[in-house]
This record gives sequence, C-alpha cells and structure tokens, in this order.
Amino acid sequence: MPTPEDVLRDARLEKLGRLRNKGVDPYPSNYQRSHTSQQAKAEYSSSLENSDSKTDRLFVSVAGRVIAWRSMGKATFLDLLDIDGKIQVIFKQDVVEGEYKDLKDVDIGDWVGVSGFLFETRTKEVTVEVKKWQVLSKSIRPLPEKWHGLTEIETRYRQRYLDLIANENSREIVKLRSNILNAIRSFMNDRGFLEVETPILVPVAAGGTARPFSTHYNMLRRDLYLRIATELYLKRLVVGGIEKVYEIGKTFRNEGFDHTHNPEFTMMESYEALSDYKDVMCMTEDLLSFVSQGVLNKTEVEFEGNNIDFSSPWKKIVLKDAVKQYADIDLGLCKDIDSLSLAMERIGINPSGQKTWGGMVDKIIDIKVQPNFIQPTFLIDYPVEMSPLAKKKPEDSDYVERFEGFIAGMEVCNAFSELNDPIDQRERLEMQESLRVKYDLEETDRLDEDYILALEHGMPPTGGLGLGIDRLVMLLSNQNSIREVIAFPQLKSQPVEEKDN
RNA sequence: GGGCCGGUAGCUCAGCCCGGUAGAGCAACGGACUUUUAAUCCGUGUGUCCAGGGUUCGAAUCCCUGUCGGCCCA
Repeated sequence: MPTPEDVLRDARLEKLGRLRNKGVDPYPSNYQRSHTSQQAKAEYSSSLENSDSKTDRLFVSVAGRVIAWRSMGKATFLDLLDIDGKIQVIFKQDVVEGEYKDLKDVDIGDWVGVSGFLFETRTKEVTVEVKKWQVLSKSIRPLPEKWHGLTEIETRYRQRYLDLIANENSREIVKLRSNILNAIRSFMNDRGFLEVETPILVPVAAGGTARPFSTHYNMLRRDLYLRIATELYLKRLVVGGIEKVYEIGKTFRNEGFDHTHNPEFTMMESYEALSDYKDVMCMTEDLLSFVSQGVLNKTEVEFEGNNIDFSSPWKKIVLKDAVKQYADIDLGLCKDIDSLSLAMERIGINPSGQKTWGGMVDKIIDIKVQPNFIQPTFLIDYPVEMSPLAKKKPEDSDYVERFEGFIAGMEVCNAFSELNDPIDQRERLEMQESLRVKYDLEETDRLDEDYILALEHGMPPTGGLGLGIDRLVMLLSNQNSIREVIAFPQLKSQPVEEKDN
C-alpha cells in the first residue's frame, strides 16, 4: 500500500522520468550564474539610477530553489531562493525559449537556473523575465508548508536542511556564526597569535574537569580519549617557544545536554607568553567588543530581554566577595567540607552530590552567584582546589590567578595565569588524582606525565583563555538554546523503523 | 533526577474534556487564467492518530508503561 508520502513522491518521480525521456539531465553538473538574487536586484537599482539609456536592459542568470509558484495560465511566477535571499522570476509563453509547457515538470523544491532580462512589475518587484532555463536538481520530496514553514523543533534539528530552507532566521544564524569565527580569527591574527591544531584523539583526557568519551585505536590496540580541552597541547607549544597560539575546535564532554550544553562544543583557547590573567581580561573585553562590533555593528545586544553591553571595562568581582555577597557564606570560615556543608544547608543548597570542597564551591557559584551576572562580569581569584592548572596568587596561596567571564548568567570563558612551576603542577595534579581515587570521581583533572615533562623544560609566564564559541553565538544571535546555534546538535536517537524491504 | 506540556495527512493545525472508527488550510493531481506575490476560481485524492499494554461491545479520545521533543526546577 502506498503511503500518501509515496504518492507525492511518485508524482515527482514521474516528472523526473518525463524530463529524462525528453533528453534533459535533471542533475547537471554545473550552472553558470552571473548574479546571486541580491546582486541582481542591487545592480538593477543602480542601473536605474545612473542610466541615460533605459534601452540597456540588464540580462542576468540566477539559480536557486523554487519556493513559491503562482501560475496565471500563459505566465507563471516563481520565487527562487539562493544564499542571498529570494528573487522573483516569470516564465511567459511568448518569451521563454522552448516549450512553455515543460515548466509542468518543475516542482516547488527543485533547483533551477534561469536567464533573462530584469524588469520591475507593477508592484515594483525586480523580476527576471525568463528566456532560457534549465533544471539544476529535481527534488522528489515536498517542502514544508510555505506560510507557516517548519515549526516543529524536533524536525528542525533532525532535518536541519528543511529548517534552513523554510526559516530565514536559521540561515542567518549559520551566517552569523561564520562571521563570528572570522572576526575572532582576524582579531587574534592581528595580535600576532598563530592558529594551530592539536590532537583530538589523546591518551590522557587532561586539561579540564570532565568525563571524557573513550574510543579504541585498533592498530595500537589501545583505548584513546576524545579531548576535553586543548589546553595542555597548546601550552606544550608555548614551551616550544611558539609564544602566542590559539586553536578553535571541538572539545568533547561525556555529560548530559540541555539548552546550554552540547556534548561536543566549540572552544577557542589561546595562550600568550609573557602575560598574566589581567592581560587576558583586557584581551577578552577587547575581543568580544571587537567581534560584536564586527558582526552586528554595535557592542550592545539584546538577549532575553536584557541589553548586554560588551564594551570594556567589564564588572569585576573577587570570588570570595561574590560568595559572601550573593550566598552569604564566608569561604574563609568554611575551609573544610563539613563546615561548608553546614553553610550550604543553611542557605538551602543540598551539598550532597558534591564530594569535594571545590565541587561544593562550584555548586554555590552555579546556583547563587552566576545567575546575577547578566552584564559581562569577571569573577576572579578562585580557590586553588578548583583550579589545578592555575598559578597561585603570590600573596595568598589558597587562591589562584583565575577568572571566569559570565554573561546573561552563562559562563562564557575561563582563564588564568598558567601554572608553569613543574613541581607545583605535579603536586596539584596528583592531588586531583587522589581525589578521584578517594571519591571514585570520573571528572577530576588528570595527570598527564608527558605534559609535566614539557613543563620541566620551562614554560614562560603565560596567560591562557578558553572561550565558549557556541554560547557567544547564542548571545550575539539572541538565542536561548545552544541547539539553535549548532547546526546538528546532539539528539536522542529515534526508535529504529522497520522497513518492509 | 523531579514537575508540567506536546507527538493526528509531506507541512501547519482542529478533533480528545463529554468514547461511536478522523477534518481544514497549504502542498499534490485535473482544469481556467499573460504583472502575480499566502494569487484567484472549479474539481479530485490523502492517514500504523508516537509505540506497547489495559478498560470497553467499541479508543485518536479514558488509564498504565515506554519513547522522542519542549518548558520549568534541582
């Protein structure tokens, strides 16, 4: 029994067959277009402005997907969609070359290339009067509805191509994301940073606090992990004298996902020799202002009803003070797990679930502190327990030179003066390893011997930054879900369908 | 992990409270129409009602379980 879907498909397959019978290749390998939709319209406008002779009509060839069809009998209007937008074209029986009736084999959803003169309709819409045309790709499935488009979020994510065809905003986000990446690269390159690439498949998933994905390398007969950070490899490059490096790439964390987390996400990490976290703070302010200005032409954006101002200087607050202010807990008086547990219970946070002191502080920040940081805010000077890769503050060895940047209540970056004392580094990572064993944790940072070996050869004082690209794109595109800014976000698998044959 | 909401035609949705075997628009198909733009007009089809189980003479509808998605909370 054919499903209604099959019926629709069969009708299109029939047209495909008719095209082939007429000797038409429904899937030609190329098409020479002279203009995109918007280029054609722009050139038409400018030709009107400075033309003495209106006899010089503009002949263009454009290509795109048929997204609307208005047939008037011996004339048919189509809307074509290309990367720039829409353009209307008209097929007129007395103008188009070849058989006008052949248009019947074209469906909404097909790609076509058309050429002809531009003109303006009565309603002043710039339109191509088609002389020659050809099918560029025959589509055998229907498009979403033309007016409401595709709204079901699940289908938008699972069949992103349909979302992109139907929803202009989705196309804009793809473009914006690309522009943001370009702006970041341009900023970093101008400052003398070298863009580098480091391994994704790693023997030790170090450089952060997270559970890794594991995989297996058959030839080596060993398990490897997907990186959870690029940090330690980038710092090896700094040890090697590549003083300013950055990498933009995917990192992977074996955790759940929600509207601000995807298990694979894009980070930029940068390391600059002869700088510390204060320099990185300045750079971060400059970078985000530059990117916002570059892609949106402004440094203030609206996000979930708030006006967010990226311009420097950002608000800065010392972590200890923030915890006191927003959670009413004095970390100086709660230096062990028991006292901190009591303090947490007093303010209504359940401390169970967190086994380490650092983890508990993290939870307090998560719940009580972070949501207050709507405008860009640096939370600075973290407890050493939470930051095994950061350099201790000279005047207070319980705290390190580290900051995280929050915007709209989201953590968007993390930075520190990198720990370059190999002896201290070993001790700190060994502490993390012992915590893992003691509490049976999978997410503590790992000791990477090979990295220690590198450090022992001497790393200059270095300021490092990790910037969450997906969240930045969210902020600049006013999207409150990370899935809107990742073209193919992680989704649970659908039940396997049984097919008859 | 907890609570709430949703999954019906290719797409957008109604029907569910109050059980009687599914409906509209768009798309498709046939026809009219040479400046339309959600074109219009006439005619014709269209379904594992997310899955499984239960209640019932009878379930898209009520109940349970699962699943996928969304929102909120932890």
